[in-house]
Amino acid sequence: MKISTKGRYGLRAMVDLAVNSAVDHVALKSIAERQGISENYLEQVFSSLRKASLINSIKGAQGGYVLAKSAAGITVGDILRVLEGDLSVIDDKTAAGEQSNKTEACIKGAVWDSINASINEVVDGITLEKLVEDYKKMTKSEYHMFYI
Amino acid sequence: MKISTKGRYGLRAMVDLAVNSAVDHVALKSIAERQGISENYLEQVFSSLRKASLINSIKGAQGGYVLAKSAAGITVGDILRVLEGDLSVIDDKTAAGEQSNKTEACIKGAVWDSINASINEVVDGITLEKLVEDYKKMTKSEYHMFYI
DNA sequence: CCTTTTCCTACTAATCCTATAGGTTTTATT
DNA sequence: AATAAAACCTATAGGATTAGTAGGAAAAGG
Repeated sequence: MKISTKGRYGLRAMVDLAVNSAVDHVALKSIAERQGISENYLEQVFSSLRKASLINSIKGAQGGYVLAKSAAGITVGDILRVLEGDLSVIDDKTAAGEQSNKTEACIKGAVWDSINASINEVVDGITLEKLVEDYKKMTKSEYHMFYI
Repeated sequence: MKISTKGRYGLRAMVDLAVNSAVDHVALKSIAERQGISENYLEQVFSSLRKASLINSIKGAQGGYVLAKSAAGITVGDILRVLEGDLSVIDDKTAAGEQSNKTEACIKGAVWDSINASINEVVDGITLEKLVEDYKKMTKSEYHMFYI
C-alpha cells in the first residue's frame, strides 16, 4: 500500500522541473542536486517520463529537460501511473484469477473498486500547475516570515 | 500500491466467518477449505486478527473462531489496518525524513494527505455486515437465476 | 488417553525495490 | 577537430518484503 521512491522522486522532480523550466530547459543534474536524489537513479525515472511523453529532452552539451506540455495539462495521476503502474490496489490478474470466488467478487465490487475510484479521483484532480502554485506560495510566505 | 494477500485473504476469511459463525463457532480448517487458502498461512492471519480483538478463539478439539463483536461494529478499515499496517501511501518515517524538502512538504499536503484521507473514508465506511449482506444477495440471486 | 484444534516460531524461495556502475551517443562550445 | 557536457542505455547487486511451508507445543472435548 505504499508509493515507491520512483513515484515520490518523480513527482518531486516534475514539480522542480515545472518551477525551473519556465524560462529555459533544465539539466537533470541540477534537479538531482536540488532534490537530493542520485543522478543515475533519477535518469531512470526521467527515462520513463520521457517515453510517456510527459517531458521532452534536449540532448548534448547544455541539453536538459522541459515539460512536454503545460503544467495545467499534466495531472498527478498522469505522473504516478507512469512510475507506479496502474494505481489500483489489486492488480488485474489477481482479480481475474480470484473472481470465481464469490466472496472475493463481492469484496471487489464493494471495496477494491471503491478504493480505486477514490484514489483516481484525487490524483486526476490535482494538476502539476496546482502544485507549482502551492510551492510558490510556500516559499513566498517563508520569505516574508524571515524578513518582516 | 497493492494490498497484499494478508489483507485480501483476511478480508475474505472475515466475511466467511461472519456468514458461517452466525450459529456456532467455525474451525479455521473449514474457512481455509472454502476459500482455497493454505491452513498454515491463514493461521498467521487469524493470529493477527485475534490479537487485535476482532475475533475470539475457542481452543482445543471442536474449537474454532467467532467474531469478537457484531459484524455491524467491524469495518473493512479495522481489518485492513491490522493486516496491512496503516493505510497511508507514504509511511510516517519517510514523510518525516523528507519533510525538510519544501517540494515534498507541499506534495504531502496536496497529494499524499488527500489520498490517505479518501482511502480511509472508503474503508471506514464499509462494515462487515454490509459485505455479508452483499454476499447473501449474490448467492440468493444466483439461486433464482438457476432455478427459475 | 487420543484426537482435534488453536497457537507459536523458524525457515526459505521468490520477487521487488533501490539504487550503483559504467559505458554510448549526441551536440554546443572552444 | 577536439573537448566537455549532457542525455541515453543496460547490467548487476544488496536488501527488504512477500508469500508461503514446516513442524511442533499446548489446550480441551470425547
